[in-house]
Amino acid sequence: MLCQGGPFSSTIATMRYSRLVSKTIRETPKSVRVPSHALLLRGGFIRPLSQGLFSYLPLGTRVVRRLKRLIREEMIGLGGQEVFLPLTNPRQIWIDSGRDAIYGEDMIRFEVRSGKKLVLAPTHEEAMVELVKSVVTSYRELPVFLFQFQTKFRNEERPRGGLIRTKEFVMKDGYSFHRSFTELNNFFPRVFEAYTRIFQACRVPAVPAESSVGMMMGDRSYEFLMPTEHGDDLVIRCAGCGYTANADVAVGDLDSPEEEPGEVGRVETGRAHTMEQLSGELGVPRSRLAKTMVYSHDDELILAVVRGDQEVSSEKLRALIRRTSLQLADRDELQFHGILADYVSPIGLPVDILNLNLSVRVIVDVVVERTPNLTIATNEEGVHLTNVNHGRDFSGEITGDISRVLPGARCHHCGGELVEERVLELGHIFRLGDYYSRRLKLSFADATGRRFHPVMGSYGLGLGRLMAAVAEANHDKRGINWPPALAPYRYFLMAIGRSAKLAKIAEGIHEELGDDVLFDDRRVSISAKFKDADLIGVPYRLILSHRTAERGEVELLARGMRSPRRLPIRGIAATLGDLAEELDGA
RNA sequence: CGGGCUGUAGCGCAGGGGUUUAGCGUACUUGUCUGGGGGACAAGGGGUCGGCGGUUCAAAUCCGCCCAGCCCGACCA
Repeated sequence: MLCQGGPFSSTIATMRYSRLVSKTIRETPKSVRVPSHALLLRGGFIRPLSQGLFSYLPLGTRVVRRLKRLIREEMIGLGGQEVFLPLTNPRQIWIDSGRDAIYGEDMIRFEVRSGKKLVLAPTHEEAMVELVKSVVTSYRELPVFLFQFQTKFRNEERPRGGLIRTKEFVMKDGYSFHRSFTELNNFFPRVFEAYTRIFQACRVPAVPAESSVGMMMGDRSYEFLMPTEHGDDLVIRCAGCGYTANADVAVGDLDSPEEEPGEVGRVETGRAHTMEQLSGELGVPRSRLAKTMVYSHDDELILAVVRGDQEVSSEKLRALIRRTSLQLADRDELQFHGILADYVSPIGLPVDILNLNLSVRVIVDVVVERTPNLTIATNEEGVHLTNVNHGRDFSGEITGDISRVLPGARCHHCGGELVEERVLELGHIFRLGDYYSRRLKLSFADATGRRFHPVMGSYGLGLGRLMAAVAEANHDKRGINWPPALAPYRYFLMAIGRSAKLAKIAEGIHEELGDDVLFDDRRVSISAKFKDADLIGVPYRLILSHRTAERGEVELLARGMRSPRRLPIRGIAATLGDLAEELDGA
């Protein structure tokens, strides 16, 4: 017992505002730009500790708890079992999976006293495989689906927007292990549906999109995205058929002119350094120019040729040539290899680079292949060639779709117009295949005695960011309008006036409703209570006044609703329980 | 990592060409009155003026360095 009779003595889970560790803020700090950030801060849900690091106050913690409950139910519905893995991982498993080399500075590496090398895990595929290795011993135990709520640390270059991008965040991450691709493919859509239900319950308009797998490996992934100008991802969408894909991997169609190939010519191109300058100088549209971007990967140089009005998608290029990471070469690197950055081209490559212990690969975009009579550089300063045609004048080792879809392209599926849209990534689900189980040596003997590596899926969902998205999608000028499933408290109870009689009635209601109610017992004006109730975003307000109390009634007012509803004080908990469905359905 | 902007009370801001006690609104404390949308009056408390160093008899103010926060950008040859 902490103390007797003091503020800590209550044994019932109730909360009076005067005891709540929280503070609403009337003015938005000027450094705050994003609405969800402003509202969560002003409502007393979070406080910054440092750049990209936030503490959750009691109200914020309660919202997170509800989010977890909602997500947990869905995961259990999928047959998931909750586990809890360490935040830190031995670096060795990351080296074994090959991702230590791929993850850059986003992953914090450090040593503990014994000299052992650890990392702060930015995600948990490796550790999860290790766990499964140690407990699952037979293929007959598969499939297995494990999930956890665990902190991730990613040393983000630039945290921003409050909870939208933080260095440290809690994620629900799930991992499934299957006997076959077929089994994974049967499971995958069920996760997809569970995610859809979660976002619906959160009243967040999330749209699924095809995405790039990035550093996660695997062959296919889907993101769940919420359109918002405060997001930091881009998708390409088709208004016609609804096609949606991350801009890194989106596909689209582009017109190319029909022309007979002309005779190759040579033009002086002075000081033009960019496609735009070149286009201006020559009076040729950018779509009739070609440019070459140089990527490096170990001891390979990759020359990616796209049309002058296009940009290389390093994601598409990476996938096409099956490399795990790909870096655009910087100018120093080009200089080192004797390449003129502004005039790099698959044509006229310097002989000495071809002789080096370096493999030089030329990858050509399909649009370049189709576009006749292009103007292209030739590794010679100030000179370009005209009427260059792929196949006749140069060719690549591989031809494929390696350019980004830019606004103006047409939908590959319906011919509609493709547009760019800014979005916030809320969840990401991956079909991983056997990359991790193979690398980390997780295998079982199947029914025929043959060893196989389980096929994996992984499923992420960021809680803080989801909370921000809910606030972003459900607010007005007054504050957040929490969906009842997530609200920190379901009822906000207040009495008008200070009479002892009303106070006593309020206490009674307070105890009867228990943990569902936040009782505003402060001696502040009624209007201040209204404002705070709005800002915090409690869905339902219970108002006691002399007028109604005399008749044994209390007013119920849903957030944003004009006229109150009168309910008998006697048996209020039961009455509200009966009304729940009707109220929440609105 | 590069560029820009900003640091004065919890928050929002003023002062800033060098001068004695650094101010306003709000928030906070106490009291009285009030009470259906941040109420009124009165009395209070709270500051190493981001940090360090320099110039000076004297620095929030001038100079230098550093730090922090926010915003933008990060290579398309």
